[in-house]
Amino acid sequence: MPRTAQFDRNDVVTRAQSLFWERGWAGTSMKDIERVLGIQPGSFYAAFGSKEALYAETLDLYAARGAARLRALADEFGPLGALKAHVLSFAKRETTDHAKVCMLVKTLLELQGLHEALADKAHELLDQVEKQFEVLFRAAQDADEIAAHYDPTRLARRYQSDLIGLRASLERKSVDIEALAQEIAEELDTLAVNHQT
Amino acid sequence: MPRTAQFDRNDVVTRAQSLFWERGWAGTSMKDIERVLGIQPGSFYAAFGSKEALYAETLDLYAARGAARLRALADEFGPLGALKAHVLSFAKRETTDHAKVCMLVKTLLELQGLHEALADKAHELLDQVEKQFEVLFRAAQDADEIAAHYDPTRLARRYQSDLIGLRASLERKSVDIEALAQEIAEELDTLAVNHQT
DNA sequence: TATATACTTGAATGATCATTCAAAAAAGTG
DNA sequence: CACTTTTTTGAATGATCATTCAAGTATATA
Repeated sequence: MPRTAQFDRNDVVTRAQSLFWERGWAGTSMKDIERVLGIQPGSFYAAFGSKEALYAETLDLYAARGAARLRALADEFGPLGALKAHVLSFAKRETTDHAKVCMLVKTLLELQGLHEALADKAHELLDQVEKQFEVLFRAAQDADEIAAHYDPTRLARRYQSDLIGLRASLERKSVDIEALAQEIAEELDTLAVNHQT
Repeated sequence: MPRTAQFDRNDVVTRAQSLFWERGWAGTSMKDIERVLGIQPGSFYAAFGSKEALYAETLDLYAARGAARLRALADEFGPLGALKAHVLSFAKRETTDHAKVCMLVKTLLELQGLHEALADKAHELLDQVEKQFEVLFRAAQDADEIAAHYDPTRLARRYQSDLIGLRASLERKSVDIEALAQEIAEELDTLAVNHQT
């Protein structure tokens, strides 16, 4: 009986995610959203409820895609190889769609203290990402790729911090991102069982 | 002949800097500024010209204070000691006024693509900071504190990235910042002339 | 083909945004 | 004490903000 929706929700959320990622929460107006998504106010609010609800949905999408990408790398290269490949995947400016500052970090920095609901969501998702890193470090130990005496929790914390620094540096001009990524990736080799300096 | 100004400009800019640092560009309204600085629109625009001009002034103040703090550390601890102390100075949440994400990075992430003038200013100041790091690394080499074969430009770039990651992590709950800072600081020891793993 | 049930349109809403400006107030100088 | 110069006050401005809603439109089923 009903009239069917005119747009593909997945496609719309994906485009919204790019928009929010690039321009931030305050930098993206409802007018921007209407223009880029090709949806008018009434339809938008019927479908998504609010700007906040859409933003939350894009955060989930962002995190899910990141997790999937990392899982794919683990399948292809094994745990340590995936961690290295993941770092290097941010090395090329412009070429990859994800080679920008982490959207979760950007959200945290903008909305902490201003919009607790969205900031808390970013917190949770960042913690989940770190858990995934920790699992990979542990798997790398089980596979004897890195020495057993390291604490996977510490390694994941440091890896996350390094990645945040690297990806924030992507927003800077005048930084040789490839060299920086290479350096961080190589440091993972020093964790190997039989590494010598 | 003239009436004298009612407020101390230095004090006002300092308070504005804290405000912008904490709440960001879009998150700080003129009403916030009027309330916190105790100045009304007419006075404000007579004294500062625009919200943008005040923000630019706070960026300069922020950078100048950061540079001064690092110089003081160098006087006290020498080049390598300063670089280590600088990292560790961010270890304690809340206790130090500067223990937050770098204001220049936060500015860059928020305003890149939205407000090029301010974003470019943040770029420039970040480059200056990195130069200061580079000078310290070079001095550390001259003082035989770190091995001569390292490239100070590379070291400064990596150090800056590490610091950005560390300081962004200060905004996260559930991260042991002291442990992270300790780890990054200790890594500087591995650059020593006679270091062994 | 009629009807029920959604979705879409787009003007209107009231809040808040940064900024302006004319009038009032203050203070150093003659 | 008067005059000149500057600062301060605060209401007004017009733009833009997210959101609402009544009216119109399309479609799947009966």
